[in-house]
Amino acid sequence: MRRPQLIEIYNCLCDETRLRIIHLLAQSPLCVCHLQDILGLTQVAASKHLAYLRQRGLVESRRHEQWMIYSLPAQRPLGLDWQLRCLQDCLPTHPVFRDDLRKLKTRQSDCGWVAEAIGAMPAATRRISKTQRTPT
Amino acid sequence: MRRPQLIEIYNCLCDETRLRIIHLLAQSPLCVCHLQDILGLTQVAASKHLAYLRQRGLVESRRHEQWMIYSLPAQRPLGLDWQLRCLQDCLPTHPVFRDDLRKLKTRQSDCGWVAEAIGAMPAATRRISKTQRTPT
DNA sequence: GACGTATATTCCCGCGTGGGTATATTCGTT
DNA sequence: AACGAATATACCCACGCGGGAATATACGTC
Repeated sequence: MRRPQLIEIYNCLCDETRLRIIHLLAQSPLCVCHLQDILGLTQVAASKHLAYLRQRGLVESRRHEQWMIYSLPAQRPLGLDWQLRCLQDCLPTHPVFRDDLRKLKTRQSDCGWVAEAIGAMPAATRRISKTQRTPT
Repeated sequence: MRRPQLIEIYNCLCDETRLRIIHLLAQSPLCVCHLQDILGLTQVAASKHLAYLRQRGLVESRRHEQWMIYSLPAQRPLGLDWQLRCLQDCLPTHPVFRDDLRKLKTRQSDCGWVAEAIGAMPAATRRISKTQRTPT
């Protein structure tokens, strides 16, 4: 995983959609379709922004069956760490970001297996309903 | 002075030249020609970037005789404050920014009157050599 | 192997932006 | 008033980027 320069971090965060993505991933790893859903993005938009962030080392991706799970890197560059603290301090007052977190909560029940998939949870009951797994 | 949104702050800092300007102004108020000199900018480039920062509330300007003195706003928005702390932590290792500070030191003797002009120094000996005031 | 779902990539378009040249403006000196 | 220095603005150009439509790829189910 490459180490982004501070300028690159700023370039990643200076777009609202990407800032919302980072803000969400700071809470929990998510698959693309959950991000699409929460942020109201088209598939292309979500994929492109995630590619942009991935190329610059701000997020990592891991495939789990059909899904790509995106998360913040375990080893966070210094600059990113500062930004995460800043976001925690500055964003709670913004309606957009507050609503994103609310939506995330309502989806998080569906996302247990996501956390598990990347090793954030003990691999316990790995039950995947074969039909209708897409979050809507 | 308008309060910049966090996104705007990121947009200001995601350009290297502007980041260097903010980094320098965090040390001391400066006139345009000093910034030009230290950063090796054309007059237009310096003026444009400063206008960009001014319109978004990240810097303030004040005229002192023929010079425009730029400085960080006295009342710093929360997001900017976080960034200044981040810069202090992240930038010292970068040669470009370290050299900027070095150059700033060599010019700071010329800049006493600048600080004074904006009230940062006691208005003591206000001596301006009538000839050759331009920093080269 | 056919099909559906999830995701990535390619191509096209419109816009904002950084850089440069030229010009305008403001202030101080004479 | 004339001039120079310091700064800002207008105009033009090239480029990166965000958005959309279409297509490609990978995985799972049957």
